[in-house]
Amino acid sequence: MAGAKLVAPDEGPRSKRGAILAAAIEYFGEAGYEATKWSAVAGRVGIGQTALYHYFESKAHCLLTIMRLELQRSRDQFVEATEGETDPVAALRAAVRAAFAVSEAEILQMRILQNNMVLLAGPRASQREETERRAARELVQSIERDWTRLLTQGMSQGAFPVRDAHTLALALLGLIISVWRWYRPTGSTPLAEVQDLIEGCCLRMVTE
Amino acid sequence: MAGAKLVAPDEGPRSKRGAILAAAIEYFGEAGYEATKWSAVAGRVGIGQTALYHYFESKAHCLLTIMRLELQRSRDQFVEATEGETDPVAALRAAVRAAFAVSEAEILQMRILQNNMVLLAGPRASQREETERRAARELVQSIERDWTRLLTQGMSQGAFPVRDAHTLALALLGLIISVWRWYRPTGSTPLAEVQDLIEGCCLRMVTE
DNA sequence: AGTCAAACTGAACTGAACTCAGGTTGCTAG
DNA sequence: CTAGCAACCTGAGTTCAGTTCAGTTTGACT
Repeated sequence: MAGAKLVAPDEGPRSKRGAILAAAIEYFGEAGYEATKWSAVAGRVGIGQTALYHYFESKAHCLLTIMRLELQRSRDQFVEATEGETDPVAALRAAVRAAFAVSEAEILQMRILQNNMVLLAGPRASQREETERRAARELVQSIERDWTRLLTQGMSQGAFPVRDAHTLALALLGLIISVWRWYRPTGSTPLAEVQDLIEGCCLRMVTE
Repeated sequence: MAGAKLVAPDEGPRSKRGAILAAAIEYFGEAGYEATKWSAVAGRVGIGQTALYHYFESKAHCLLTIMRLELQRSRDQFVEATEGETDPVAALRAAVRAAFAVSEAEILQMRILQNNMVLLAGPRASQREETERRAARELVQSIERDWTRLLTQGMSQGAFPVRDAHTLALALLGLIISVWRWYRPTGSTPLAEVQDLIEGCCLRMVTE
């Protein structure tokens, strides 16, 4: 009874699921999904390659799980940042800032998400993969709906000029997410600066 | 001696290189690079799998070639659209419009490019792959420079407020390119409409 | 009608993802 | 304490897409 698990819903005490996810995020994020050998993840965790299959049905299943987790976090953060915010401009600002309030590991996860979005398109052969894929797809759609709603409300309140809210939402999301393709913590532009620039861009795109 | 080859520089008369590229673009674009079997491309062209290796060193080599060709076309179109344009606002408009003046096959190529950009990051093992990768990488950088220059000129002429031109260029490119992730010719929003919306966004991002 | 390079092929190889048939570990109940 | 059992793990073997090999066919041009 009791004690909420921070890591995951149904993990035994000696489960290495979290460690595998962490290692996979590092490898998939740094080297890319295709470029990293599944066995390298096992090596990093300190188990044999076949032990991975105790936790994930396949390499793709692990990737899809990482993507779904990041989408979930991303959406929760949006909701938390914007809920109770009645002023559309303030809500938009908060949403953009929330999108950039990320840890280093989450930057990697956003990159992984970005680079492997194509996986969400086609159906998967195995059951558990397909379940994760569906969940991820629905999260994507609900995130798109969240942003669209934010815009629609602003437009109907007269805070934003009326435009195609859905397409504009996709544009905003595309702009924000595109940052994770090139941004590196070691790069010359600090994230705070990027955030300010993007935030300004988003506001000018929507208002004006 | 005569007759400029439209397809490629050094192709024999019975070469199937063009047909392979066309088939690969279709498959990689529709189903995704990983999801398409290299042998399926051979099947479509009507040759055995091993014949592919007469034209490309590997599946990845073919992909990199497709990406490089698209980057080349994309850059050429930018240059052609903006050269001689002295007004920065008009130049920006022309650049965005050029980015959306694409055929159906080119839409697929943009999608392929977008979905496999990660391949350009790490070095390739084989010689010819690495050559294509380098060429593609340099095209990416020169496209980024082109956009940055467009912005810098506009800023120094006072047509655009002064901002970090390079980061802003990356943002513009990210916004424009992100369209190819979700846009489908069969979708509900016609490309012309998307173009207008994105063009407006780009202008508001940069001017104002 | 012979030559040569371009174009092609079937059979074999490779390596990373994955399966199988069990073995080990450590918590829990009796 | 020890028996049971579920979670956890492993080495050996399988699969399959991509690739290499060792040649064979094709056709343009002498």
